[in-house]
Parts: sequence; structure tokens; C-alpha cells
Amino acid sequence: MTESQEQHYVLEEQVGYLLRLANQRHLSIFAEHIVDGLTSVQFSTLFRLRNEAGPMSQNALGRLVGMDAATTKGVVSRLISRGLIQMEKDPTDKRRYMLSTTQKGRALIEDTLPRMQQISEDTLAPLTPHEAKQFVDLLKKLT
Amino acid sequence: MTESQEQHYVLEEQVGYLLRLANQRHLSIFAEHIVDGLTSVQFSTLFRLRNEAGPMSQNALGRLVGMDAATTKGVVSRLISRGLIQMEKDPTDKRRYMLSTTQKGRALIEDTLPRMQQISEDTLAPLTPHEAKQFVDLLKKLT
DNA sequence: AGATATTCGTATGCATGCAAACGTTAATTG
DNA sequence: CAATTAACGTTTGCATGCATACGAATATCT
Repeated sequence: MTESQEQHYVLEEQVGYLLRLANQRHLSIFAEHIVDGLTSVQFSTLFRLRNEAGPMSQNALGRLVGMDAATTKGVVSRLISRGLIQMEKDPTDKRRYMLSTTQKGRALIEDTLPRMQQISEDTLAPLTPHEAKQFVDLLKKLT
Repeated sequence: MTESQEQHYVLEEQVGYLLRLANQRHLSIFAEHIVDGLTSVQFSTLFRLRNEAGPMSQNALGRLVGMDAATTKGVVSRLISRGLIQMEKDPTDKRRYMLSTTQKGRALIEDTLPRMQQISEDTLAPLTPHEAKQFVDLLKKLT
């Protein structure tokens, strides 16, 4: 009886534990499909910036992708050093840099997009189509 | 028509993107509930080691928690430096160290376990009980 | 037995991810 | 308008997480 509580806690059934493993698995699948060193987060960031109407600040972009300022700094720096995005001073706000995609960055998005669909499919492969839709919907509700 | 493919790719509906955000959210909830610096991975590792019958090697423990050897090394080192687990040489295998929990480690598990249930509940709070069960089941299928 | 594979732990480098602190600049508030 | 607050970008420190490489020891195979 004293051990009843612990008996109930099964690691393999906890959301946190499972979320971590599911995320790991997805990142592994992502790495298999992407030949150049582009990471999942880098793609998300680049894609978001391209889909925005105009240039935007670093912090604002980070927020749109779910990253804090410190993380954003690193991701953006790597995208800049690879020549995928560019930054220029904001004339109206001396604190800010305005970010935009380069031609090379937009071309990379075009090349990568077809593979992204496959990555999502592979990640959801253990589920039936109906379950996959359910899962994504529940994930959306959770965010 | 040329843009039909890109139009279909909506970042907020991709499993990978959503998994990343869901995981972030859970880690944030975890940090709120745990006062000492224990992390989610550290708890999982400590818990797994405690629930094993006897001492076990570092790499074997890491595998049980879903970590590679390099990651395991860091996690175990931190648990040792906090006095939560201990290691001693394996007499039969000169490469190996056998790990086991300390009294302090087991006590910490006891203290933490009641909060883990709440953390899982909070993580799943946006879902109905039925949806939560569905979600966890789908996550299990995915792993 | 001897050669080969594998496994052990370790180390380095790189990429997220967060907390905390910092100086600069803009916005808000009194 | 002056003082406070907030936002901008940056840096540091720490914790996962993976790839890769390494020497040492064990297992396996021929």
C-alpha cells in the first residue's frame, strides 16, 4: 500500500517523456532527408521570414517561430553566415536590424519544400491517416 | 498555380514544428513545479535507475532513457556531483562502472513523485480527459 | 589462438533552448 | 518634460542532444 503511488508512475506513459522521444525521432527523420546542414529550426525560421510581407526585426521573427531572444540570435547568425538571410539597419529605430531573405535563401526554401511533406509523413508513418490527423489536431490544441 | 505547393505548407500544421512547441511548453511547466534544479531528463534517469533491480552500466541506463552515450555522460555526471547516484568499478568488466542511486537520490524521487502527476496533468490541461488519453496513446504508438 | 567486431566510457564540436544580466534606444507615464 | 518602463540586440552560463573520434577492454568469428 505504501508503494501504491510509485507503482502508478510509469515513465513510458508520461506525456513529457513521450514528447521528448517523439521530438527526437522527428529530428532524426529530418536529418535523414536534408542533405545540407540545414536544421529543422533553421528551416522554420527561414520559411517564416520568407512568408512575411516585408523585412522584420530579429526578435519579432524569433517570436513567430517560438524562440527566445538568445536562441534567435544564434539561429539568425548561422543563417546570415550561410548567406540565406541578410540584415540592414532600421532607419527609424536605432536598436533594430531588419531581416530579409536573400535570393539564395529563397532558392533553398524552394528546393527544400518538397522534402518537408515527406518528412512530416515519415514522422507520422506509425499512425493511420485518421490517427495522424487526430494527433496533429491534438498537438495544435496543446500549443 | 505555380504557388500551389508552397501554399499547402503551413508551418503551424506540421508535426515537427508542433512537437517542438509542445515539448517546450512541457519543459516550462516542469520547471515551474520543480524547485531544486532537477531537470526532466535528470528525473527520468534517476527514476529509471532506482526502479532497476540492481546497479547498471552508464550506457545501459542511457539507452533505457533514450539518450546516446555522449548525452548520458553529462546527465550522469551532474547526478553524481549532486550526490544522487554513485558509481563503482565493475569487478568483472574493467571498462564498466556500475551505477546505483544513493539514499539522497531515492529520497529526492520520493519527494518529487507527487509533483510529477501534476506536471503531466498541467501539460495535458488544454485537452479533455478523453483527448488526453488519445494523445498519450498516439504518442506511444509514435515511439 | 589470432584477427576482427563490438562495447565501454570519454572527449570535442556544434546546435537548440532558457535564465540572467547588460547597454542602448524607444515608449509610456507621471 | 522628466522619470520610469519597456523593447532591442547581445553575451554568458548551463543543460540536452547528436556526430564523430578515440583508447581500452570484451566478444565474436575464423
